[in-house]
Amino acid sequence: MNPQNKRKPSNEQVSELTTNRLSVYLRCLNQLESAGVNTISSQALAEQFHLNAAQIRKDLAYFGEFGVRGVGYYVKELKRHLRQILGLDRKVRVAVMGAGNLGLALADYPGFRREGFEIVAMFDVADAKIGDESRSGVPIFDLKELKKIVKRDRIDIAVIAVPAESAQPVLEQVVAAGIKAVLNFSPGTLKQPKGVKLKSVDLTVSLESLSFYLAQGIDPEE
Amino acid sequence: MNPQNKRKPSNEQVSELTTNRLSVYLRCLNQLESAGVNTISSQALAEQFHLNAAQIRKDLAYFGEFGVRGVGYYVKELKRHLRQILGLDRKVRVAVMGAGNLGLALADYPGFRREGFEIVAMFDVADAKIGDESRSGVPIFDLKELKKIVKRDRIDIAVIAVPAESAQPVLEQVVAAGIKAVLNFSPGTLKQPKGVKLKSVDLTVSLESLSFYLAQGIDPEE
DNA sequence: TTTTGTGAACTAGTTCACAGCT
DNA sequence: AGCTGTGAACTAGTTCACAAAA
Repeated sequence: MNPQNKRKPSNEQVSELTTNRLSVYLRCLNQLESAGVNTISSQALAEQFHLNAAQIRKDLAYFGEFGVRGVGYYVKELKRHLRQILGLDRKVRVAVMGAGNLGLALADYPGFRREGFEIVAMFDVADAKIGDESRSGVPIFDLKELKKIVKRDRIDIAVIAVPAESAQPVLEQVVAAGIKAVLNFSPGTLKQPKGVKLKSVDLTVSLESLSFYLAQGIDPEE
Repeated sequence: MNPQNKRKPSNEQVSELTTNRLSVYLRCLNQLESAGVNTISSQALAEQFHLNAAQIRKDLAYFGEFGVRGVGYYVKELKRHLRQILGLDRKVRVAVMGAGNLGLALADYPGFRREGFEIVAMFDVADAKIGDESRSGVPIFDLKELKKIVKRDRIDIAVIAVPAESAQPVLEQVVAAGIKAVLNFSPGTLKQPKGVKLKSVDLTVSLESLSFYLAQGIDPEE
């Protein structure tokens, strides 16, 4: 009905599972575009990438009527819509907190740069690291300069890759500096600051979940 | 009723959300133990770590009757049970596929070692890297030796940290080498091999999900 | 009295199945 | 004919609320 300015009904909350899938769809479309495909049905998309057709349609329909009945979706057009929905139609600036092994690896991670993200700064407290830069040239600043650099470089997202015990204070400094979205790699529970989106990737939990599978899966019975 | 040999009813499937939480509970218990706490109620545990008391009880009750009514759970005892359920009562051996920035960072990640995991090998195809080792001393082998080393070192879990385009073939080699649990960091959809537990952490999807929040959250209306 | 373990109620998320558009 | 968009049906996951145990 309302053609494609449907948008999020503003108060209603989109599930994280849905937004994660939008991101997956975008990547699929990138591949299809490279392969020279112009148009794709939810059915074909689902088969090719092991997804569910009804779910694709429902996810997309939530944001507008992007498809054409009898045809499917125009790859380029849908890609444009998804990029806009995901906020990737502008540069998104990212800072990495912690210039340790993991922080440096994340700062140089090629996957981030590809889709419009720009890693503009790293922060650490170790004098030896400050002033230095990552292999790909991301400068390492003193954590004390956080507020200033966040303002200056208009940083949108912070990635936390500091030791567990510093995670909570660093999160608080990041929030105090005005950052509204945080991706945390430190293990352990962080207090969810309000008005801020906090997403955590817990490597230990992931590995232990696999270990559980092995422990349970092996013996048929005993 | 059935005291604590309840175990998983063998056919029934434990949700991944549950196993992830078990891992979180274990970490909480570690902290409590260090703090010298002997006994904890689901209520107190929930409050202290921002969890839900009913959910804690339900998760635990699924594996046995670990609590004592009127008292709560004995920290040491519950910890022991959780470690056993998660298969952490023995050493779990891990290999990292790909000795790039991310692979090296993961191989040296201190969080893995802490809870019984042992990173025993890395694999790569670049001659320059083979024979070398990570900062903390994890040796880098030729990918061709995978099968041999997996057997020799009885490797349980593989972590995939190779470029996106190699992820699928590497996964297949890992599975062919007899590994039954894989943690994948490469972006993109992988074919789920059967009989193998595959868990993916997609850094790009995580960041894009945050970008979505920023894109939607900002303008009150327009 | 305190707190577990658990059915029942509820909430969220997925899939089905089909009306309606092209 | 083909495929979307979507209500309805279903499935999974969470929270409530209370009987039973210590």
